[in-house]
Amino acid sequence: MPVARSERLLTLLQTLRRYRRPVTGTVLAEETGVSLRTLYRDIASLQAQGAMIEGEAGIGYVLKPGFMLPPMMFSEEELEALVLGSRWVARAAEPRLAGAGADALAKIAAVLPADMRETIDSATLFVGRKRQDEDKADVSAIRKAIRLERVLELHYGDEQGRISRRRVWPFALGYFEHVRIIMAWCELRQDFRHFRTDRIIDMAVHETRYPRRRTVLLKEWRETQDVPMES
Amino acid sequence: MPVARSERLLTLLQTLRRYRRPVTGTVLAEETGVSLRTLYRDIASLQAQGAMIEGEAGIGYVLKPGFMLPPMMFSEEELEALVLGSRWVARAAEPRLAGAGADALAKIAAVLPADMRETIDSATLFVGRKRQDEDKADVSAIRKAIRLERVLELHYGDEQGRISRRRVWPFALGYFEHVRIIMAWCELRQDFRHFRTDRIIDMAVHETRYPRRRTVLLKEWRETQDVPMES
DNA sequence: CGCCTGCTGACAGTTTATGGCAGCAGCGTT
DNA sequence: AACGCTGCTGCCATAAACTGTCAGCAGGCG
Repeated sequence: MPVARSERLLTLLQTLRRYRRPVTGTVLAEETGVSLRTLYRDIASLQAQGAMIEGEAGIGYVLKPGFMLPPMMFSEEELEALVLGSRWVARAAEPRLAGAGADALAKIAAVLPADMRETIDSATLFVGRKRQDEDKADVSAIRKAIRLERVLELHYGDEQGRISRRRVWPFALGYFEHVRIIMAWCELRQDFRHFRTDRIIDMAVHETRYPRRRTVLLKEWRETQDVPMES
Repeated sequence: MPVARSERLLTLLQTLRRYRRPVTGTVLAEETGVSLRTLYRDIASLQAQGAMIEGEAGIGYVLKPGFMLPPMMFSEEELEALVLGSRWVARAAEPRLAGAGADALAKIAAVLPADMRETIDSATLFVGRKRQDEDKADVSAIRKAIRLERVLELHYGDEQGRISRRRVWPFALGYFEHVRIIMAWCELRQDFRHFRTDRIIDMAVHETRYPRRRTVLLKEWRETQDVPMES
């Protein structure tokens, strides 16, 4: 069977993903159960197939930013869902992510059978107000701050036009109709507050990591809500 | 290089996708430039890897509903977009598609690095009214009707509670906040009309194909709109 | 019944993959 | 500068796989 080698390459890729720091070829060879010489050949194969693997003498191997998904079976329905979702992202998310959604869509479309591609093109509409890209704030940076549990300093104007500066602990980004909302713990008010991204005048991500876990904050916030929200 | 065989299998898959009707092994063997015996082995390989290929004696081979996407490179951002999109679908689309979105999400999550998986789990919320699954209508059937350009017979109650029966030519499905809307040409009014899926009392998809092209209807409808809508 | 087609087994020839060995080059530390 | 670690490449013999040809059986269709 030809499965042996392909599977090994996949394992290799996954192993490289697991490690964040450089890994030596020897380690990888052991993990995939193969000789060092063959490992070098495998790496070469993966690189030839487009994987962004960087090797440096004296250091080891690192998988660069791109991710290669292993071949996956998607049912027709799942594909439809992926396509619909990507189109929504392309329309509703902030410009950077929206662009990524469009790119992903293009990649998927490229491998779709012709008749399905046509369907995808035009059978669905997203009606309603378009995303406001008037956000002065960099929503991608906010996502990153959430992911890394960083303190966020906001220069914010509320609905009454009052301007304030505050330090908050962002733990989630919410999509509400056509606006995006940061869920956060506010140091000023000592309570949960939410902030529309389009009302942010200016912001800065601190290097400081806030002292609570993002997931815990989310859980506590959920308990303060009357209406249960789904993730 | 090990590319030879893998590439051939991919070609085989794509070829099978191209054909709608059963294809004989001989033809496939010629197209992939390989002997008949090897083709049988290739088919067996693909089946072993999960491809739903059906062969019937005296008929030929057909690729069943599942689609196998070739390996693809997604950037971190594109992955984020795919995940966000899938989560939106899982929440906002009709039950059947929503389930497919959740399934796709699970498949993607399975190959993601651990730290990214955690982020994906909980950093995004979809606030607002949840999808109404009170649709009596089968939205999947509506999608299919649009795709196949079938006449749809609606038993519909409008906002004033007036109930009507009409034959329409559906050409697009729109997402408007939390409701879904069918865009269609109404035979009764001889004009474009839209119908909320949650107001459909009953419906039937006719075997008849309506006499216009879906894409043309969409184009004409767009021209009647004051506000340009994006696809 | 005969034809077309899918499917499997066996065998030999060819190709490919693998591992061990040797050697060169780049990086960091001593 | 010297040393160790590591990536990288070439060569070669062996093992594994892939492939084509030939043969035969079984199932749909006319």
